[in-house]
Amino acid sequence: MGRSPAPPNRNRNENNDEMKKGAWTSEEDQQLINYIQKHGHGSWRSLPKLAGLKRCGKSCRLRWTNYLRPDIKRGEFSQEEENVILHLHSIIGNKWSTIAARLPGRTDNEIKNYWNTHMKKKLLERGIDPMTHRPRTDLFSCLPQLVALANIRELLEHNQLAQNLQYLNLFLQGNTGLSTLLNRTNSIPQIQEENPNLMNEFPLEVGQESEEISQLVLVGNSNHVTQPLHDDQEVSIMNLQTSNYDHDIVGHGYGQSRFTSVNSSSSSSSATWTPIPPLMDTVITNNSGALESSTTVSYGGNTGGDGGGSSYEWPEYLFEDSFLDQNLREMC
DNA sequence: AACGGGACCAACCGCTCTCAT
DNA sequence: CATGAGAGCGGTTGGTCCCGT
Repeated sequence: MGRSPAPPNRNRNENNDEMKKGAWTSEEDQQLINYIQKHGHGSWRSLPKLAGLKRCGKSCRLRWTNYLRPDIKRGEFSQEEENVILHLHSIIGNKWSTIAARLPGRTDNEIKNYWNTHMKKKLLERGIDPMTHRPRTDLFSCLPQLVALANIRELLEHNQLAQNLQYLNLFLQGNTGLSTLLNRTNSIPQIQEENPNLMNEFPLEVGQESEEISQLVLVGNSNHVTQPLHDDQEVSIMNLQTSNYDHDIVGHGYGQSRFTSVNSSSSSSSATWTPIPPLMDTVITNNSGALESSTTVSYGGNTGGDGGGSSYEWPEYLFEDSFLDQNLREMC
């Protein structure tokens, strides 16, 4: 028993000049299929010679396992398969073969390709880091929000408008997106009437230094606040893409969090932020009823629209308070 | 119709792992 | 235990197709 003697150089194929590369022809495929059906693949190294193929054993193995195997499943990935990939990837990362083992008929190569070309892109569009499965925290992804905050702060410094400060609080509290802020036209008294606890939760007083704006510490997300801004109130936003998104957040995990403000004489700006919103329209809703254990994120355009949108189910933990809280703290 | 750029995916490359000697 | 062959894995490449201009 034991292995056969090694070839002269394992890293160099002795028949390199005759070895064929590139796409497989249907004749080669048939040759490989016929041989394996008759004899099994046995030693991949010796298979090409025995099968009369001018390919290396490795190439034959890949061709068989990724394409010719009879149990290969072809076609679009189902929603369920996507969920499995997403879930497993969030746990084990780029272990494609392990993920493939949980998806009968799918190969590691196919899953890897699907991840890199479809799912990775979807996650990035959702503002989620595909490697960590957490909201992106890199500077680039935060840039629109940072610019917006800087502009708002500058406005407040120039005008010293207490109202604007309150609106900023509302905006941050609501995590509803800049476009919502821009569209508000109601008055502060009305906002206070509809949100009686607001002033208790936001101890900022009229006339306080704008520095405190940068000292806001986010504890979590909050209720969706939809009070519009006065028509004559204008906030400079500098062509932000963020004006395209509005979060409509419904359901568990949201609605109980709040902001607190921290009084500090520190000169360093430490404004913190909500989970980074996606760079395109996003609607987050719960699937009521049948899918209580999962949360669906619909994306890609208007709901009920042109079919360009699709639905996506995300790991439940992405929407749990503990998860959100942890990520928010990491952003601080 | 021609062209360019992006998306997709099969295949390759190089490294690591497993296991027999 | 050390060595090395064979197999497996994950990252990358390159060819093809599609779509917009």
